[in-house]
Formats: sequence, C-alpha cells, structure tokens
Amino acid sequence: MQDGSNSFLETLNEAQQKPVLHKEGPLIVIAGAGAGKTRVLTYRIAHLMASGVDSFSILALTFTNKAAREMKGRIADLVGESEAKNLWMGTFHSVFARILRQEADKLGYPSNFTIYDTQDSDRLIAAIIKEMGLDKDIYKYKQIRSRISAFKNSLITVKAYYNDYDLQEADTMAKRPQMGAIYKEYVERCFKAGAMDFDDLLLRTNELLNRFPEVLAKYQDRFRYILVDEYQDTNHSQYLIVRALSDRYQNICVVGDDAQSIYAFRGANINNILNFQKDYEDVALYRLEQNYRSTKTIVAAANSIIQHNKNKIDKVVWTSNDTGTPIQLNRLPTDAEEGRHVASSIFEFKMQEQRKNADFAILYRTNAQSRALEDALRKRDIPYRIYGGLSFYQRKEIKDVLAYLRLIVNPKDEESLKRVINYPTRGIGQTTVDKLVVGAKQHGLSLFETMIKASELGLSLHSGALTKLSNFVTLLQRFQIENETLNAFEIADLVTKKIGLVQELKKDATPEGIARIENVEELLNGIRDFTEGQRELADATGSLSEFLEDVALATDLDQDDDPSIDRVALMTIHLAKGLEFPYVYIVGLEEDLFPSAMSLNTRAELEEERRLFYVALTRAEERAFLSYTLSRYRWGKLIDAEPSRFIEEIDPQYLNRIVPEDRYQFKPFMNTSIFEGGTDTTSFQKRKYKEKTLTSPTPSQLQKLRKLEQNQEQVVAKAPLHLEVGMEVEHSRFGTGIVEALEGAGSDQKAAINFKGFGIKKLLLRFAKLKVK
DNA sequence: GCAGTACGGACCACC
DNA sequence: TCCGTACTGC
Repeated sequence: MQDGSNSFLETLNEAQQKPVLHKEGPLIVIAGAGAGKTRVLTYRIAHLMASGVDSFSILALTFTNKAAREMKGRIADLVGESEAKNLWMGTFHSVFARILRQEADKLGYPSNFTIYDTQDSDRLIAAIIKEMGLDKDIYKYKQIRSRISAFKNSLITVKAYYNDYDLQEADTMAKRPQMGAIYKEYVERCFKAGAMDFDDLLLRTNELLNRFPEVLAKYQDRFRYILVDEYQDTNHSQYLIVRALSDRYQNICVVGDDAQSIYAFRGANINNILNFQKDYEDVALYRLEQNYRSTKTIVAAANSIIQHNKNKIDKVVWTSNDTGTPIQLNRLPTDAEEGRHVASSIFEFKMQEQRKNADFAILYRTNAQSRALEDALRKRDIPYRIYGGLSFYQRKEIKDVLAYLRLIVNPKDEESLKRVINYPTRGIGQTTVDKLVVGAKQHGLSLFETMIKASELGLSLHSGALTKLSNFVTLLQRFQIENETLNAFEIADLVTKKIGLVQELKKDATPEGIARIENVEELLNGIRDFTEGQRELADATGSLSEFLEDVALATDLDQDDDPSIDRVALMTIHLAKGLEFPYVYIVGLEEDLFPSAMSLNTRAELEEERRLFYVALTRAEERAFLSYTLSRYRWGKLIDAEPSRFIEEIDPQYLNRIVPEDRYQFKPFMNTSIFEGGTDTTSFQKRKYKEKTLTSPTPSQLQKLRKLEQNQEQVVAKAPLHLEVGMEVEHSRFGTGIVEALEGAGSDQKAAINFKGFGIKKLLLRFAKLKVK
C-alpha cells in the first residue's frame, strides 16, 4: 500500500477497530458468533500491510483453504493484488506441508512425500495388524488409528510412548499390549513409504522446529506477524508450532470463540484459548460482542442455550438487528416426514418471500441423516448440494486414478501401490503381494524397490508372476519418465488411457457404473482446470505433485463446483462453522443423535455438543427452524426417538412450538393429498404405523390447506412472464431492475436482474413476482 | 487368481 | 440400509 491511508477502517465499529489497529505484541480477540471475526482478521492484515509490514512476513492460519482464499481476495481488494499474493495463508496442514516439502531432506523425507489420508492410514494399520498376526476384533484398526492420532497430536512419539509407563499400562489394561509395536511399525512404514499422515504434517513440523534451531530461526524471522483464526479449535501440536514461531517477535494474534469450540474429538484443546493470556506476556484482550448476523430472537435464544455450559469465558453477545420471528419447532413422525416437512417449508418460503435456494441451509449432526432430506428435496425439485460426507475424491474410482498419480510422483507410496498393483486386474494376486511385503521387510526396501529387484531377491515367485511384476514396473517407470515433461492433466489423461480404466468400468453397465465413468471424466476435467488455473500463478507449474497436494489437503468445503448454481446447502453442523444463511433448518434434535449417544458420558463432552448446537443456531441470519422426529431409521431399523434435551434449554419465549396435534393431523394429509399423490409405496409403508393416530383435519386446517393448495396451483400454473434482456421490471421487494440475462426455458427459466441497490439477483420466473414496466 | 455371495459392522464430527 | 471383508467354488 503506497499512501498508508486507512479509509477502510471507517467501515468497522469501535470494538473491531481496536484489534485491527493494535500494533506490536500478542493479542487475543474473543469474538461472539457473527461479530465480524473474519472481518477483523482481514482488516488487520490489510492494515499491517498498509502500515508498511512486508506482506511476505505475515502468516495467517485459517480453518479452511476456502476461507483463506476468500480472505486473500478481500485483502487484495483493500491493498492490491500484487501484495496480497505474497501472504502465507491457509490451513495449518497446507501451510506446513509446504514448509515441510522445502525442508524435507532434513527429516530424511523426500520433498515429494505423499500425504496419507485417513483411509490410507486405516488400510496400513489393518495390514500391520494382520501381518503381526493379531486379533482384529481386539485390535480394531479405527481405534488404533485414533489412538495413534491422539499420540501424535500430543507429540508423543514412539520413543516417548515407550518411556511412558502409564500409557503402556493403559494399553495393557485395554488388552492391547501390542499397541506400541503397532505404533512403531506404522511410523516406520509411513517413513519408508515417504508418506506423512495428517497428524505428521503437524508433528513433523514440530520436529523440524525443535531439532533444527537454524530452521526455527529462519521461520521466526520470516513470519514476524502470525494470525490464527478459530484458535479455540487448535490442538496441542498446532499450539506448539504457533508458540515456537511467535516466540521471537511475539506478534501473535489469535481470534476465536470458546463457545464455538467443537473439535475436541480431533485433539482440539479449549485450554489453548482459555490460557492464552498466561502463555504470553502483556497480552491485549479484545472482545467483539455485537452480532451483525442474526435477529435479536436468534441471538437471545443462542445465549440462553450456551448459559447451560459451566466451562466458558463470560461474554454477552448482543445485536441491534430486528427482533425477527420466533424459532419454529416442529415434531414429525419419522425422518422421511421430517425431510418432507423441510422441503415443503423451503418451497413455501421460496415463493412467499422470494428467496433463492442458496438462502437455505439444512444442518444435521451426522452425515447419515442427509439421505431422507435428499429424497424429499429431489421430489420437490429443489436443487441442493451436499457438503462433506463421502467426498468426490474419496470415491473408489477416483482414489484408484489418484493412486496411480501418487505412485508416479512417489514410487515408494506403499498404500497406493497396493491399491493399483492388481487393478485393473493384471494377474498379480494377494499371494504375490504378501511375498513382496515380506521381501520388502527382510531387505529393508520399499515395496516398489522390492518389485524392481523381485527376480534377484529370491522371493519364491513363479516366472509368470515375475513377468507380470516386471511389466507393471515398466509401465510405472514409463509414466514417471513422461511425467517429467507433461503437466498434470496430460499425465492423468495418459494414465487412464493406458491402464484401460474406462474399459474396465464399462463392464458394469448399471447406472452406478456409468456414474463412475462420469466421475473419472469429471476428475480429468478437474485436473485440466487446475492445470490451466495454475498457469496464471507465478510460483506454480501445474505439475502433478501440486495437484495431488491440493487434493490431499482440500477441506470438505473446498470442493470446487459451480457456485453460480443456486442450491440449498446440506451439511453437518461441524462443516457449517463460520458460515451463515438467511434460513437455517436444524434437524434431528433427538436424544442419542443430538446430543450424540457417545457424548453422554462426561460433562465435557455434553458441553461440546451444546456448543455445537450453539454453532448451529447462530448460523441463521433471519429464521431458524428446529425439528425432531418420533422415530427414525438408523442401522436400517426404525428406532424410537425422544426430543433432545437441548430443546428444553432454549428460553421458551423465543420458541414457537407447532402444536403437535396440529402436526399429526395436518401434515400427513397434506403430504398425500397435495404434494405427492400418495403413490410412493415405500414412504407409505413407513407411514402406515401412525395412521391410527390420524383424525380428520379441523375446519381451520382445511381452510389453511386450501389456501396453500390454491397458492401453489396458481404459482405453478402461472405462465412465466415473457422477458427479454434489457427490459425494465419491477419487483415487490427489490424495486426496479434491468434484465441482464436469461437462462433455461419454460417453468425453469431464470433471469438475472440488476436491481438498484440490491445488485444482480437471479430469479426463477415461475416464482418471481415481477411486473414489466 | 478370481468372481460371486454371505455376513457383520457402521453412524459422530474432520484436516 | 449400505459397505467392505471373508469365504467358497471354479
């Protein structure tokens, strides 16, 4: 920034300005939900740059890569793109992966190390348990993995484990005396494979900074200003990295909200934020308590919930926004009905209040709940997008292609090799692989090296098997050579063609099989976009390893897809942290689901669930809807459900309970008679049990129903307005605007209209109450 | 070595 | 309900 002017500060309130203007030394910002936390971070960075701080010396750690990108974009708007480019900004994992690649040799790692995802770790641990001849019912790989993860996040190395009698004793008591041996083998195998798991990215960073003072000094000097978002969700390993890096200049700014700490399960330590003032000297504390996001009702209701927690920093979140409408609480017979209810509600609000799909979010506790909601939305033709769950990159066919690509970049990657060695089938079966694994162990080689030397090592393999292995090695080596000159897309394209993946997938002509082929094509398109996108960046080459790193560290919110498509958002509450929507539906408020059955053992766990509920509710800007069911499909069975205790914890003055009796009579009737015609046999069967309780609608309900019916017929039947680009139109809410673009046809036709004061709005003409002027 | 099928566990959240 | 793994027969 040239002139150092700070005119942009005027858009901040006083409380927000203070941390932005704070000069040197440690500061903590405790920010209530919706109080402009991200804004403060963004402006603080912009202000630092405007006051002459070199953009290269600022490190900002965010919760998702998407958040980092958006923040960078906003900073670029404030102080200029060329400078914003130099900022180090991203998640802990992606920032330190980048640093680890630069310093890998010091740790004995190749710079092109692979990043193992959870699935890779699981497979490796399962293989180790099997190789060690342990009982897999006692040594459950998922439990082992999460224990190893906990060790790593607390910086308990294998050596430290063996020095800690208590830890070993605990594992012996849990009937798992071989825990340490598995841990040791796992760490060694990852190292030999040139692979780091997610926790390693933090653990090895700590190792790097601890073992090499000159490296620590280098990065301390480089990152003179460190900012950490969502500090309440940092784990011990992350905490130590931040401490080490900020130790010299003490220019550390952490931002967070203890009330939104929801990641204890992955090692997040709420004490990091609670103790910050003890960790540094002369800490400045700033509080942001004014909420700009939500209505008074939502803010007050959320406050009333969090009051039930004992362990918290006291703060009073308030807002000068409108009172808004009460939070609606609905009770539904089943999860399918809940889905229908949510879909109907969205449908109604869309037409009554001129809302687009993207104004709505449905939040749930577990990914498994999405199915019933999806079904209902599909039936209503409401476009939606699911975030998280089984992401695109975790699908089998995608992971298969990625395994080849990973193997090209890092041939030592054991998990990838095992994955593709016989896929598509090339006659290298389990027996051969087992022999290779044994051979690799005996000779201290990687699996790939063992394969190359298979004939010399005397692994008692038949000549047929040796030939097949040698062919496979030749294929991979050829890919490696090609990779030196080709970009990510070209190599990926070559690989999928040469291995005959599409032919393989074509064998399955079912819709799922066809979808898999499409997914592979989509992956290739994605790689092409990536390659082209990277070309514009100075320090990137569009290489395969860059692509793979992006994929490995992408968060569930990062998945790119067309943001211009207007869709309802479906996601877990965890993923929704940091986001906001005008209308928020929180579903499945039932005991054992939310709060989760597994969190009922300790107060701490229950309080975390409560914070999760707090996070969910505070996502809503204008309206929030809660619902619970009386029975729900879980584990393929219909399970009785009880309302969540959290419902009772909301101050009733903010709650509008839809009278249960009303719901019972009104809802099923509405579903069968108007919306679906009652032809859906599966849902009919699910509904059957409760028909006993049905009675006829009361006259007032019938009236309501008819009104609804009329509304809908009117709207659906109404011929869409004939519009052309350039026309001036009038809208009941947005006023006058000019039609900028039209897309789609018939009842799906949409218009992009530029409204004075509101900007461009995309409206579905079927619903939009427009008049041509 | 491979394809088909039976079976049992998953569903708590994620980088 | 759906998925991954184990088992069976060729």
